[in-house]
Amino acid sequence: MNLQPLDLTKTLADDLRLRMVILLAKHGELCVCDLMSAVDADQPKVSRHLAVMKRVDLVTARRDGQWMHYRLHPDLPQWAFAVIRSLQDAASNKAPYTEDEDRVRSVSCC
Amino acid sequence: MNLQPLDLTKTLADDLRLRMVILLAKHGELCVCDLMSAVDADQPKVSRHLAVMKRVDLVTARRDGQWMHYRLHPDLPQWAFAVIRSLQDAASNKAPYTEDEDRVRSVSCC
DNA sequence: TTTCAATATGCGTAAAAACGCATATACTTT
DNA sequence: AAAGTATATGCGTTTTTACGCATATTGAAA
Repeated sequence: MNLQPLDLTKTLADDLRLRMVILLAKHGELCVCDLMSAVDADQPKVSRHLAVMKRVDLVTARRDGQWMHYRLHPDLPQWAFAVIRSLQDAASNKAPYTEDEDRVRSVSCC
Repeated sequence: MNLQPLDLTKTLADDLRLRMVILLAKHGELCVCDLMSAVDADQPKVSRHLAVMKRVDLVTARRDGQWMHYRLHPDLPQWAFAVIRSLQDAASNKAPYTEDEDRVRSVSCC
């Protein structure tokens, strides 16, 4: 785990990735299909962005049969969690984050 | 002031801008020449990046004769300050941020 | 008003990042 | 083993962003 400040800001500097991180921060663990529904994006796109986040150890993946479950990396440094928590605060009453939240709640794919 | 979460992450997703924001967070107000020395970059580059930050209201500028003094926008939402503070924490013992700090302390251009 | 110093910006180029689409991989079920 | 489902990735293209350099602007001083 050697996440640098710039790694985090660059990784969060994309609409889909930021939205997915905020979802993961709230829900702990989500599978790819949940995330697809929540952010309303196609599968390759979601996988691609998850791979970007995994490469810098922002998230970890757990296989469960044919499904992959992603969550924030549990060993993230405190400051990284703090950054994410603040962004989550900001998102709590704004589009498109509230819509993502609505959608993720209305689906359970696996 | 209508800074969105994604505006902040995108603006901080650049090496020079992140370093300058961290300097501004610590020192309150710095002129362009101070920033040039601190981050060891040429003038157009620093001005360009400051313009990017100003466009999203991350910073404000104050003219003082021929010098421009920049600081974090005082009306930033709490969550934005919180994000910056956490990044500042992360930077406090890491390169290149400590070097920037050393350099900014050893100069007073205006 | 000419000159100088500090800062900003126009513009073409280069580099980086995201996209779209097809296809590969991994696992499950039959 | 074959077919189906979920996920990942190779690859060429487009979009975005940063860069470099020259030049414009603004204020100070001579």
